[in-house]
Amino acid sequence: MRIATYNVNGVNGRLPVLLRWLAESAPDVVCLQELKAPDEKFPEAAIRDLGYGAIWHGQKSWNGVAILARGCDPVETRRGLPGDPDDSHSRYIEAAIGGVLVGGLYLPNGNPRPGPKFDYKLRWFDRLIEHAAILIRMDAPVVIAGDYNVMPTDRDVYKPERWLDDALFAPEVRAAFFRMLDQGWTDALRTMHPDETIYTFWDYFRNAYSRNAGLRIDHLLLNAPAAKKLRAAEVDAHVRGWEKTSDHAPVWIELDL
DNA sequence: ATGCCTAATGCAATTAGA
Repeated sequence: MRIATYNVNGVNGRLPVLLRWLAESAPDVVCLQELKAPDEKFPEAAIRDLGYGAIWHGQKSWNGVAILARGCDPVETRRGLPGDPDDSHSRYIEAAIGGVLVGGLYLPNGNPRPGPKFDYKLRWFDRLIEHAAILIRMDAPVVIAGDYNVMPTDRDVYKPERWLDDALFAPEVRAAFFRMLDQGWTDALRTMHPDETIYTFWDYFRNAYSRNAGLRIDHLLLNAPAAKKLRAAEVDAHVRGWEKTSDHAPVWIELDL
């Protein structure tokens, strides 16, 4: 089973790119982030025409997450993280697909730091870790995939010294990521490529993609039953070179189930 | 230190992204 995560940066503005990538790579499961569209504007028909069932949690203008499954409908198990009934952002959705539990997330950016947005990011991360503590114990394979908006180590940033005060690289945020890993999660991409410079995002500014001035912020975290079945983890970086593309590239893993 | 670029909203210029 191939499971991908892709921050599309606008699911309607990006529809031709998304459909092209789906047709080309035919992943079994896809977590999408930054739909930037309300529920009623999710392009369900176009996605279904390619053979994908879908669930989504949209929001006007910002955020929004979805899970696609090739040849079946994801069985939704949760939308939104527990722990804050007043949280109005659409940033988490979860479903069971073919015996695997898949969580799709869009963690808050958190800039500027310090400030209320940064505080929200830390609170959201705490709620994720609380929920992940339950998921890590499941006997079934679990994958929590998405845009975590954190570069875990220096190796994941083209120029670490420029990012030290940024909300994506702040010590508190990196610490939260490692607190989550310490529950027993496996960072799939880094595990399969321990020494490589490997990025999932390149800024639209300053020809970042052609200079390979990138960040690794999109992650797939696996519980032990999933990690045991991990066979591959890659970035479809060429998609970042397409016309009218997202600033993120799709990232995927192969599980031998 | 800021803008660079891009999307959404809504029709100009602002907000947000990372």
